[in-house]
Amino acid sequence: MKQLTSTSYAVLGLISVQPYTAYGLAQQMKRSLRFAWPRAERAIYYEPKNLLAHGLVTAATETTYKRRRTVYTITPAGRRALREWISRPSGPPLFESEAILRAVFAEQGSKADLLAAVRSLREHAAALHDQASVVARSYAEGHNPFPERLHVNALAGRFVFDYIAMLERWSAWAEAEVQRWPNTADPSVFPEALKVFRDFLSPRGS
Amino acid sequence: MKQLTSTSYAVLGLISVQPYTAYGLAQQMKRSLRFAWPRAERAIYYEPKNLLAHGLVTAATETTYKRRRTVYTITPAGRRALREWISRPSGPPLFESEAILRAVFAEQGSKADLLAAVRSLREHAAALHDQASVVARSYAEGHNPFPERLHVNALAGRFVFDYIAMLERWSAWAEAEVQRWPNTADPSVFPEALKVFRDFLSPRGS
DNA sequence: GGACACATGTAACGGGTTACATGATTTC
DNA sequence: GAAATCATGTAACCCGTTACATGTGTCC
Repeated sequence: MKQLTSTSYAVLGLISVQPYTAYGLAQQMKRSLRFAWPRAERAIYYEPKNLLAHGLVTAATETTYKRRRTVYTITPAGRRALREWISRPSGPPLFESEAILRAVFAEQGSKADLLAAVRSLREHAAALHDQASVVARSYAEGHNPFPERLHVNALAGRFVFDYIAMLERWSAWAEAEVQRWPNTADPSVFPEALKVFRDFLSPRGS
Repeated sequence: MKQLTSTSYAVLGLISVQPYTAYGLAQQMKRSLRFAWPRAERAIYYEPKNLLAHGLVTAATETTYKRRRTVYTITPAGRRALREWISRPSGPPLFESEAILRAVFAEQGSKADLLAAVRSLREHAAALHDQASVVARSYAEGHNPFPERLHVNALAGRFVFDYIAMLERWSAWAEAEVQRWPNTADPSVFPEALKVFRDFLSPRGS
């Protein structure tokens, strides 16, 4: 019986909406929660068992269709625990990117290397866009299995969409910018550099 | 002698710019690299020793001012290794946020809980803003110890600034939005919800 | 004389990842 | 009959974190 982590509560949150099998939980984490709480599929399978040990869910092994499937359902204690977790203070957001890290030291590599790093981020952003589009389309078309959750999904959804748009905007800009550079070693390739810092200190627009 | 990680190369990148002590490396990671590659201070201290074991840096123990300090300098093999790492493909960007995770399940908690989560993100964004401002100001005021790196710092810097601005924009919007909600359980508090998904699918502006 | 910056070190562990394996059922 | 989906399980391990300890030099 291990300690409960944020991942445990993410899974418990899903089960609070409806009963799930471990497989269903893994799918759902992959489909939607991965944008704000990405975890390897394997990690999800540990959680329902641990929730069970804590008494926050019950397990029912059905054998319908000749295939055994264990369905987890939230208990009253589970709802209380979830509520208590929601009221706890949240840790800081986490962001990291190997592509940006490479960009920081780009003057040690070739222009092709830098372009590859930027394009990699652009492609990862495009992949996120595609995955989010699938979810967004199902909502936009009215295929919403949980209409009572539309408002919170839209609230968090807007964050995800803004995040993805930011990745796309920067990487498109950076790719065009670097394409104009003859090399990575000469700082004069980017005469507008100082403006980047000034703009952050006194932003216009928005 | 452990394997080299992206964190190792981040540290090696810093040493490629100028020789550093372990303490100096930890400061620099905290000051600038933390935005794209956040690591606990303690983790930084392991890296130079490992780089030394790999022959990518040399260590010189000075005892100036009666205080012993070990200064690490990059070797030719270190420069080659760094260059090789820069040319490798980059992994996907990583984002996670407990606050957003709580927002997803907000209907299980109170309005105060949701507001607290949103505000927490807003405060973390403000803290990032402050830290980035210190760096941006030093550039804008011309205190740049490495003018030959201005272009790459501006390129990556713009990403960081965009990221922080995105966090601030969303959390300010979400706070104002949720403040209007009488509770978290009723989806009709947010009649514009569907528009969020439609806007992502067919964005206007930008 | 106390606080703070400088400069490391040790210990424990834990959350999560990758890699791999298995088998049954449904679909083309 | 093959491929994809459904539905788990085992093993190894590693990167990184938290917590704590220690001492010197500088500044007010």
